[in-house]
Amino acid sequence: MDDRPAERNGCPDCPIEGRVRLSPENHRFGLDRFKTGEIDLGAGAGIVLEGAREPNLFALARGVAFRHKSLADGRRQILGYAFPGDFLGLRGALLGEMQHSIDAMSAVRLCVFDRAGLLRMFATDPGAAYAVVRRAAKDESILDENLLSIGRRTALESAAYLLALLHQRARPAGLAPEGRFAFPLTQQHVADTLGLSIVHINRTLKRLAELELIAWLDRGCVIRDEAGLLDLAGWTGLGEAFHQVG
Amino acid sequence: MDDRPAERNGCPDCPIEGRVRLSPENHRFGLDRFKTGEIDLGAGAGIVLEGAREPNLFALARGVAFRHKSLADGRRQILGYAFPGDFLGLRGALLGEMQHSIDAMSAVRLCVFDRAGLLRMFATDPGAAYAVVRRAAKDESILDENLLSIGRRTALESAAYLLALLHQRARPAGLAPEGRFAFPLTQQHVADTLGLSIVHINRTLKRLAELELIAWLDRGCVIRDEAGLLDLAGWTGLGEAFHQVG
DNA sequence: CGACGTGTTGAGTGTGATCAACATCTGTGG
DNA sequence: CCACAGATGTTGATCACACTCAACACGTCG
Repeated sequence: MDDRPAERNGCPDCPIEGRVRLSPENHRFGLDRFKTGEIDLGAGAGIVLEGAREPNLFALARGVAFRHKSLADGRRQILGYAFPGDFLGLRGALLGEMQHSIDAMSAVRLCVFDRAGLLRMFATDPGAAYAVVRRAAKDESILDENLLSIGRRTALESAAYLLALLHQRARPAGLAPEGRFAFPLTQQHVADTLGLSIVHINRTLKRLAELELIAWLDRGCVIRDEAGLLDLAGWTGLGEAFHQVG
Repeated sequence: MDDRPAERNGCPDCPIEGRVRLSPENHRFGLDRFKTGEIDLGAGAGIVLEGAREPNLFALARGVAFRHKSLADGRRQILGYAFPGDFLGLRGALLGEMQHSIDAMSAVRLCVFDRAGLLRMFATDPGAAYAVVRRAAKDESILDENLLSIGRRTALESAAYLLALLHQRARPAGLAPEGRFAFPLTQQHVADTLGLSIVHINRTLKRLAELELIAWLDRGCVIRDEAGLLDLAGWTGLGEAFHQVG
């Protein structure tokens, strides 16, 4: 397994390739062998719209995005967050239609793979396909914990869980220097993730700050005591395995 | 594509094969080529325990099961339900450890595939692997709607959503003759799925019954007006594509 | 028979929602 | 430079949806 990045088509230091181990051949040519394009978007931009026929699979190369869906009267639920190296819209590529929207939270760079490319990957590089599915399984394992949080944790426990989770995901990506989130997370985001009102979230975050577990700055959060948050939430964290390649 | 079931190793009328299109060769030999065993369990039996190292992938051949996880003090959250043809523990097989428990709700029959078999399937039958992943993606797409329900719908809307969902999943499997669920769903199940107390669920179900949308019998539910439930929940249902093969 | 699981109902409580007002800060246009 | 709108955050007052505690009815099963 030689590693001469100079020989690759492009995408040096790709965060996706850093998390998906490819076959030797694809490692040489890069995951971009299956890539059909690249997109840069500003903060707040919509990436995918609920209900759209979206045959593309995206990989988040830079920035933070979030998936969400809404009821007819506007009540919104945030389903999850994506960090560099995550895939977006795998389900859409597999099933043809997106059942949720995706928005860019910060400025983002997306790599685009079309549906045909995904099929080709399954046929020609089973190892890469397996790795992509494994990666997707990791991302989706968080959904279960979110469900537990919204359903059974109190507002305080739930907020503690979410902020600890975001910290654990942001830190390895370099997006939480000194505990400070490097992306504009608003209290509205937190409220829509936990299924609570923004007023109640404001008071809950204040309590977390009084407990010296976090601090809330303008459009951002500082994690002061992750262990304390985990303890309060009754959660063990993502675990070592989550961040390992493959 | 000949279909001579007599030539197959076993598993006639397998509900999994009915939903996953295999390559001609595997179609002939059956999905059981990758199968390592078969398990029959009674109602209420535990299938997988949270935290267990479970390298097996299961396919539910008969019956109904549910996934759940709990907080330290016993608060329980049901994450989802599995019907015949669904895969269970795909994430566990991919990642090595189960982060949730699975219990049999009725008597069930499980087909067992080990981790190695899954790997072999990726390598030797990309089409089957793609189909399995597609099938899993469909099952998991329900998680998003559950999250929206628990987070943003009122108790009445949420209960209407859940009962409509279960009906839409049970009916094609023949588990809802005349709208009557053929598996023992208790009000405790409903409460733990929606993150509500059992007392409140009891009153909510009573309201749904007064609206003539459902009726509640002993350990079971009768759907009287699915369209009314969907309308109340503000949900369009699973859609045709969900039940299609492939 | 008693124990247990399930379903039902009443009464009192509380977490979290709603309504409302205001403080900042940003960007925009006059 | 100011006026203004919009997004975000903050706080108080009131309300209600859902929780807790409690008791009881009914069935099954040992």
